[in-house]
Amino acid sequence: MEKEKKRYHHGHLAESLLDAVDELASQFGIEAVTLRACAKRVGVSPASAFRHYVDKRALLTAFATRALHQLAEAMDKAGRQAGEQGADAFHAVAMAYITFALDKPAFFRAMWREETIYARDPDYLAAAERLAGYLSEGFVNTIVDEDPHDFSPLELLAWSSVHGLASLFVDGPVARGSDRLQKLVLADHMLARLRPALTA
Amino acid sequence: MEKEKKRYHHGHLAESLLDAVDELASQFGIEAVTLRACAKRVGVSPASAFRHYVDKRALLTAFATRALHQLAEAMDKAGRQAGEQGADAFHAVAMAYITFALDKPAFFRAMWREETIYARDPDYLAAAERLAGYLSEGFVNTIVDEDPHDFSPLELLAWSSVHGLASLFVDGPVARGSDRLQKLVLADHMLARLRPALTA
DNA sequence: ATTGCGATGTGAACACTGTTTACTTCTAGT
DNA sequence: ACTAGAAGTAAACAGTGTTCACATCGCAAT
Repeated sequence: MEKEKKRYHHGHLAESLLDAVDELASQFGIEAVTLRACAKRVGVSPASAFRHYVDKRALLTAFATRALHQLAEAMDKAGRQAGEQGADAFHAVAMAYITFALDKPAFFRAMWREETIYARDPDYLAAAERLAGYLSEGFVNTIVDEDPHDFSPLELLAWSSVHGLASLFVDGPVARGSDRLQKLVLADHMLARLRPALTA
Repeated sequence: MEKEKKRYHHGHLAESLLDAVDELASQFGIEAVTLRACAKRVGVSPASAFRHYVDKRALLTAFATRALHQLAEAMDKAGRQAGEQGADAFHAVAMAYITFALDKPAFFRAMWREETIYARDPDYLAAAERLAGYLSEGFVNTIVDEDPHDFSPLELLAWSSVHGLASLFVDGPVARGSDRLQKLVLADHMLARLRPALTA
């Protein structure tokens, strides 16, 4: 709520640019996120962005990383909540994953576009691994935790089906006519079918 | 092998442009596919593309559709082959899906980028549905085939896990260091874990 | 307080993109 | 042989990411 006077130095430009990407992506999709539009939104010249990000791609990488952490946060919360209530933790985490994809499709897309981000960026990689961790958390009892880079077939099945459904909802021909709730119900049913495979 | 003299009218420009997209995407990724580069590769002026496609997006849609059909072809072949040999049809079809994604990552990406194609295009939609058909073909006995627009939870589980793994391979942090064969083995193991859920 | 320096923001330019326009060239059907 | 229209072109336009010389500021050392 602070009324910021326009001063020559912005102060938090790096962060503010991420916010701009956030807003533009939410409203108009990732494809509409342009460096110049972000700069204008922040009230700054286009060139200034390059003082904080070497590239447009670097900016998008930072944004993807941030989105990964938001998703991880949601999954963590859902997992803990389920744990406290004695509910199915994996189910909760998976639903959080899918819900995020449905509510923030542009973010979900941005996270996984290797060609538009620097996928080798350490921060990005760390965030992605954190994510994978939360997903396998659901059946941590049945699985021996190995090298986090190595996914067991069961972990892979869990992540793949959840990620796959989210992807098909966001960028595929599945349930295109259905609304949010219907899709969530569909997800719930799919997870129910997955369950026996996870506990076998 | 025909030595084509340069004539004013190209003759098969629409198709040739698709070939150009194919080559550019294969070599440099989807992000590098530019209308002008395609035109130059075909030996034609940039503007000529607009006689055949209303948009760059329309061109990419046509390309995505073509890629979908290529994948469908591979799946069909794999499925029939497995059927003849009494092998597991679903496994064969699923492996074909994943193999395609591994071998033609740029194509796989192009197929599912709703923001860069016209996802409502009837040809595109038809191709996508054909695909879904082949995937559920594997356990067609256990499932009552309903409205093709409606996916049963079991079909969804099947497609999601296969599509999800392919996506994670292509655009995710899974098995990044591994080579093609290792990934295929990983896929095989995952499918083995999925099996009980499909036959339950 | 003044200075000066490094960090941060700017304006103008560059090459490149998709797209439109008025125009040319050729093909196909009479 | 003629011609309507399909197919290709050159030149221009606005918009993109990016660079570079320059302007402005915050801050630490004097």
